[in-house]
Amino acid sequence: MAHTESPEPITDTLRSAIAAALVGFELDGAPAASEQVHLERPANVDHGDLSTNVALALAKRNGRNPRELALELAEALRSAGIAHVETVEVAGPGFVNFHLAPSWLHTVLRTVVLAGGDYGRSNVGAGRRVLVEFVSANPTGPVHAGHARGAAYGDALARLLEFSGHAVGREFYINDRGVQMQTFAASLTARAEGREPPEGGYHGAYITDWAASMPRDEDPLEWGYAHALGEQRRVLGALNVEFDHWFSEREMVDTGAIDVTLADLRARGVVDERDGAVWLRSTEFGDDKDRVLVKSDGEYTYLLPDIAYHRDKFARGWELLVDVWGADHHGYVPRMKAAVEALGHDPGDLEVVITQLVRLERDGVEVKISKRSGDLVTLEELIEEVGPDAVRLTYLLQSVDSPQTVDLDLVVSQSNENPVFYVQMANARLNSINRVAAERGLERVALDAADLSLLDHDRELAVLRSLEVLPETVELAARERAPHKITTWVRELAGAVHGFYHDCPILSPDTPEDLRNARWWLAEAARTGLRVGLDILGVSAPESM
RNA sequence: GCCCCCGUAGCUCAGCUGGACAGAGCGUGGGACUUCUAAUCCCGUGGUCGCAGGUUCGAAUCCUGCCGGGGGCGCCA
Repeated sequence: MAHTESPEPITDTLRSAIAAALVGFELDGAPAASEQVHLERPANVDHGDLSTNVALALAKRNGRNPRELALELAEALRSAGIAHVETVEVAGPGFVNFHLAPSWLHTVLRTVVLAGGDYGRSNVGAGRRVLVEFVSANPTGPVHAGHARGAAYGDALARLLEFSGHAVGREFYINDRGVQMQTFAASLTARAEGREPPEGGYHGAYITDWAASMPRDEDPLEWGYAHALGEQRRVLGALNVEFDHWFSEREMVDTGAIDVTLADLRARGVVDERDGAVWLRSTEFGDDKDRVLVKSDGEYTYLLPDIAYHRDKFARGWELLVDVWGADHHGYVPRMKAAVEALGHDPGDLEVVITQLVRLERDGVEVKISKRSGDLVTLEELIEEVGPDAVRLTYLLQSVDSPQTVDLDLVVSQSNENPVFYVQMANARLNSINRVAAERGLERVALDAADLSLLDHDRELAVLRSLEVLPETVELAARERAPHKITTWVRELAGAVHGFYHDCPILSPDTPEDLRNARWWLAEAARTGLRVGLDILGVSAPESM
């Protein structure tokens, strides 16, 4: 059994076999390609390892009894003699269930080990150039616990898309123009002079701290800007988030990009002048009202530079723009999409992911995140207390569609309520096997020399089942822009690993050598799976804890 | 008033293009370490999937309407 090429996934084999079998039935609406055959993994083990509902789906429109059709299909599949398939049964209203021999999972093990860190990598993105813009916090203060959700999400999404064959860029848009900069500077100045910040200014304690370290001869706006930006870059870096490009709004003024954009819109005939202002007729592109681009006092609104920025992104060759915005900006989506379309692009080439708000609690009491009031939980504080891995994983536990409640006491407590330790522990245990083996002078035989057929323990198979599902999980997570699905998968794999570790000793003298080798390779495959999953999330896993 | 997100176990949340008795962690009750890390594992506890209709052979999942929570609807950013 010395073959080093990766075998075809069983799901592909089965889909092809089903599609082929269906050809003989001459059914209306039958899947034209094997990819269209619906396969699922029954929750109930009695229903087999894989199952298809094609008989149910096709019965009605063909005037057939679903169970009969299923029975005939099952018979055809039985006589086809598919590798690893032990039994083909019909159950319920017309499901065709496949019970597979453990050998199918042994091929999974081989596939994982051979692929290593590339297990689950795909080219579904076909090299599409995708620019992910995220965080983009104003340069008027530190990155706080609310921004961190977008930071963890955006970076994980970028990694996920890269792993799925996209050419990805990460960008941070700096709103370094506008009234908030003036307000920020005025607040710094006030604190530096021992006064209260002005009405509507920034009252956070950090303003006082920053003002204290601001040299007298510095321009507060420029110094504050540089300081805020430096802090943001530093803290995001500590979270393992690095941007390819920090894009300055100011630079667009300097380069004339904003005026060029306005001229472009004018040339496209989508701009009006009314009441002394310049308007984008965004209602023609699905917005619910037209939007002002240049105010009657001659100043740009925030919208125009944003449009210029998106125009620039496309001009730089990005094919798909993914913007990650907080829920408080969701009302802005239609006008941005309208603007993109007004510029002659497909509005579908701008995707805006809205991350719902993070609610922070301490002792069950909400902690407000407000830069202006000053009750601020900074990202830096969180990282200092638990480290970047726990912070990232915490934010990546759930869908960004859901409002998230983060209990700071739990995150900070390093208790086993924090899943990061559960996952890292699984990794540490696997690594300890290698470490202890090395101490004892034990060596593992080559993969092709290992008898993987010895792996038939439920715990062993559970690990392999989990690994088997990674490639499709990655594909789904990428398609849905949902990195939290990787988190869920990693937690499941870690659970399987702990069970395996507990019940299937590898280095014990009671474990026969053949079994030891097979399990050892299983541990290796599991280690690989954890590494791949955690890499996508940007979470590291120490070899020991 | 209009728009977006959410409403699943005591708590925090998963649940793929609708599938076969609804899952995890925490909490709670009880067990398991002379053996590769017990930050682990096992057993038990716990749910009218907000409510009401509809589509379907089949709905937590899709559609409609309510109810509840959050966030938006500026010549602010």
